[in-house]
Amino acid sequence: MKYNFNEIEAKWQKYWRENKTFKAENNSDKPKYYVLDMFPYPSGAGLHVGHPLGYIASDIYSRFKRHQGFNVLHPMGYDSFGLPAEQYAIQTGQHPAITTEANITRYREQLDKIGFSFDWSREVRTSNPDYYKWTQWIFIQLFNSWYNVDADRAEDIARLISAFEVAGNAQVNAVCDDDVAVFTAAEWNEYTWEEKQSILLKYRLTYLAETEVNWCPALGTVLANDEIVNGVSERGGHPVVRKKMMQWSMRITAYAQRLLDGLDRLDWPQPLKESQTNWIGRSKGASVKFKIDGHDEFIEVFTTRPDTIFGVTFMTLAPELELVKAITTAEQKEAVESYIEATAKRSERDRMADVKTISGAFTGAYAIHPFTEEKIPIWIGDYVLASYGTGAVMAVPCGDQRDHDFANHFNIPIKNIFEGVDITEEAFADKDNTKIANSDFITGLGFKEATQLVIERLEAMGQGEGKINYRLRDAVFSRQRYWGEPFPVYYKNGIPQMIEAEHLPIRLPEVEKYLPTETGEPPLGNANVWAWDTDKNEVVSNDLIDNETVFPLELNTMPGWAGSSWYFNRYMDAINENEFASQEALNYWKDVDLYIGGSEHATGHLLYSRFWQKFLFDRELLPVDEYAKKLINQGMILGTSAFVYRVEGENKFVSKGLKNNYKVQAIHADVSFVNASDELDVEAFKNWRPEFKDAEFVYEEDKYLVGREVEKMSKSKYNVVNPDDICEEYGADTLRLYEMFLGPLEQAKPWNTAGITGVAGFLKKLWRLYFDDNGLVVTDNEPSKESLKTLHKTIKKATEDVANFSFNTSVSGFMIAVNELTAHKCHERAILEPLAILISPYAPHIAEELWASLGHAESISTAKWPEFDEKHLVESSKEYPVSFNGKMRFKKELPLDLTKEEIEKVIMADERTQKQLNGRTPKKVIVVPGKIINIVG
RNA sequence: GCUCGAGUGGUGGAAUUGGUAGACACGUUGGACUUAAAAUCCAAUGAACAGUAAUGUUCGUGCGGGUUCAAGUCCCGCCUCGAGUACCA
Repeated sequence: MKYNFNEIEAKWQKYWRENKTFKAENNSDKPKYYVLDMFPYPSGAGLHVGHPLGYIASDIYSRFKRHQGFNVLHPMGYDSFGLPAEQYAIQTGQHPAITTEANITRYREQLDKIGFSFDWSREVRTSNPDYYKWTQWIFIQLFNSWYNVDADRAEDIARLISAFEVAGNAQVNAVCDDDVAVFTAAEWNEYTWEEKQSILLKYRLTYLAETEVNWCPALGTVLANDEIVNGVSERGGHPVVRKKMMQWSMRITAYAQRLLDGLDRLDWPQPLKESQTNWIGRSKGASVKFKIDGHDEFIEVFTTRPDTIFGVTFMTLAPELELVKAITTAEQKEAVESYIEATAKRSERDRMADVKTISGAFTGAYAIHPFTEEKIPIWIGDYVLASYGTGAVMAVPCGDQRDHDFANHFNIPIKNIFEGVDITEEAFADKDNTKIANSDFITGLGFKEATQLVIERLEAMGQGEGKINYRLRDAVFSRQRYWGEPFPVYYKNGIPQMIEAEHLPIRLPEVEKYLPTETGEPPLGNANVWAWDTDKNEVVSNDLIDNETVFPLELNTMPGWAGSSWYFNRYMDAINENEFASQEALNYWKDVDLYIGGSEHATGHLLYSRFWQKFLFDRELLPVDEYAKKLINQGMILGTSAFVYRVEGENKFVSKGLKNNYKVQAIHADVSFVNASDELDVEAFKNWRPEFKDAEFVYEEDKYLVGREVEKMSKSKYNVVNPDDICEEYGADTLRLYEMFLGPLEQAKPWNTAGITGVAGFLKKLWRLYFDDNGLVVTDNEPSKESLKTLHKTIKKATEDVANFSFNTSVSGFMIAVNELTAHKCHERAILEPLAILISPYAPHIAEELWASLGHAESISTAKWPEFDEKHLVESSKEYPVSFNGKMRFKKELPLDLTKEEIEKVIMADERTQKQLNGRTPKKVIVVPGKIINIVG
């Protein structure tokens, strides 16, 4: 019987579907295990061989855990809101929902062909109203919460309101906007409803605020940083300006410290944890208030070096700061204004790219040094960022290189406050070797003591305090797009109001155009039926807006990360209509045991989702505050592009080896035209495009050879390899094994089908242990000692390798096992039955077929994992490598029960030893029993 | 610039606590089967030198040092590539 993979794979995929083999139960006596993949965005291009790499690894792990007796949750779904579908809608008018549906269907077909053990009954799609209903619901929970710093957790906003009613806000320790005024209980109770609402908005965990965005007037839309190239829009090349817009933000900064602390408890890759740590960017220092000469305002700065306060010779403010206009003197007005204007025109990219140019302007105003009371000039400069800290720095040119450069450029004095350090050429920033000089009460002290003392004095004066600052900023949550979750928000006198949870979901309205409106409003501004009727509790026509009972709805939609920030919890109870997930399900599954995905999500999805998890935990909606115990990053699979060489100005192509004789252009050829030896199928290439039809080809040794280069796998580079084609030609089991065999899971690696025949051959060889041309050849005979040894060696290796996620080495292990068993002519059931189980997580279709052929009626998927027995591996002798001065010269088989002395005696007596020594007497003989013998001398 | 990761045959890669470098696979070469090809099977295959050969010697894990009986593995100093990040006060 031949191994017919197409037939076998179709058969078992059908079986699994019909028998719901991989459906996970929410009640089970078995221990739970939750294996999660980062869900994909269903793009129009379909899957290529790079996508399934992580899915194959997680599938192997899931299947392994099932063999070990776990109740495994292994779900899949789609992050189905997103820009490409919207872009396509703008171009074609096709509703994004239709495009998305078609893409999902294609993804599903492709995924099914690879034989994944997903529980599809739990599929989620972020663009499905049954799902985004709960995304909207979580948004409402965030709106109705504030962060109590004393309790270090989020609490119901109602508690904050009662606190205000009783004692005002002076005693409240909350994370909130900076500009909250102090009020008493009496004042609070006197405020109008609107006043109360606008104060509460400064405390809510999601809030409206003016945020700077990249606005492109010509496109009428906001652009992401990577949609801007050289200060103009990538599409169309229109100018982009920075503009303030009222947008929803998430108060993620309230969780900065907990997000940082939580990392210690997570088994995540170190580089990923580090990038989150850097992103959060905690720094310890002090905030210092400087009085401004002749003004009532203060300049508040954050500094990590309070010990250098006597080295301050100027202040620098970010040009965007409101304060700048207020303090600028008449003489400096013109210079300052033109500088501010120039800065506004420069995009953040420009400012970033151009670090060398030093620019700034003097405001004419002076700050007063808190200790010396000296007058310090106040400058503005675009090296100070409005969005970090307070947007102001106390400039210490002797201790900070940027301040040093700025001072030199504008001839501002530099004061040296370090003992024994020359600062004429560059600043001295070494905290550890600092000894402060010329600094009044801290002269002679080191960094630590001086810092401590300065903070104490500032606190006593009411002009500063110790402070911890974070780089992390609150996350903007509004998008001026169509294809995203609508906010459950309407506006009453400009005050945002949440729609009651029972009326969710608020469905995306139909629009005629997916572009922004002519007045520059987001696409939802095109909807005619987009108003909220507070009597009927439904979405009604805009004509009915009276601002009495019918109000306009929010026009922005939520960003891509909204739906992906909690989907892993939804999988636990995916079709619950009454809750985002039941407490029973949440308490049973609790968290993800293994999460596999790309490292590109390190500071986006993986940070936001931890934030939401902690928030929902605080509000007692979830049992744990970190959702993924272990995370693994899979490496990218790269494409191997193929190039042909066209002689410039001619329709003539020369083979790779001849290209240096001509002036040629390299042109991408589709990799499907090229075989494993880099030979081009010239006919196929000619038929590819009309302009190649009559091309001339110059061969070397009767062949046309292409050049190869490793690049990112992409449609535009014609190096995409489709998994369907591989499944068709070699089978899904071969694809799965080969993707694992390519190398370590975490490493990036080029895709090259050259080696796939080796894996395909392995499966054929495996099959032949069970079948010959006439049928099953498995016997119930006693297996040989050698075969038992092979089996148990393989059990050990397979079990260890899966535990270490070293799937490439386990595949080699299987190859070795099959090679050995073939050599032993092994056909015994006692060997072949456990072998099928070992291989089943990797090549599940063939394993099911072999299992069924051995007479089992049940699927192999829950068969018990074979147990390793040491006794089959016990050896009585060892072939010792014998080294001379560390170089292995020969081997000698010796019994393992010999003592060191006995081994030495036998080895010294060996004639090969004497030959090596050539008459010399060894200085030393090292014997490590069971390992090695080394003779020195 | 900073942070992290990685450099091993023609190729993908393996190597436990420092203990036989190159497992496994591809490719290549030779052979068997075949009218032929494909498929399959068998053998050889890090490099250099010597030898008809068995075999032997030397070199060899990015580079230069060091520790050790023994280093791909540990330590010090570099180089190259990749990823992330960026005027963070």
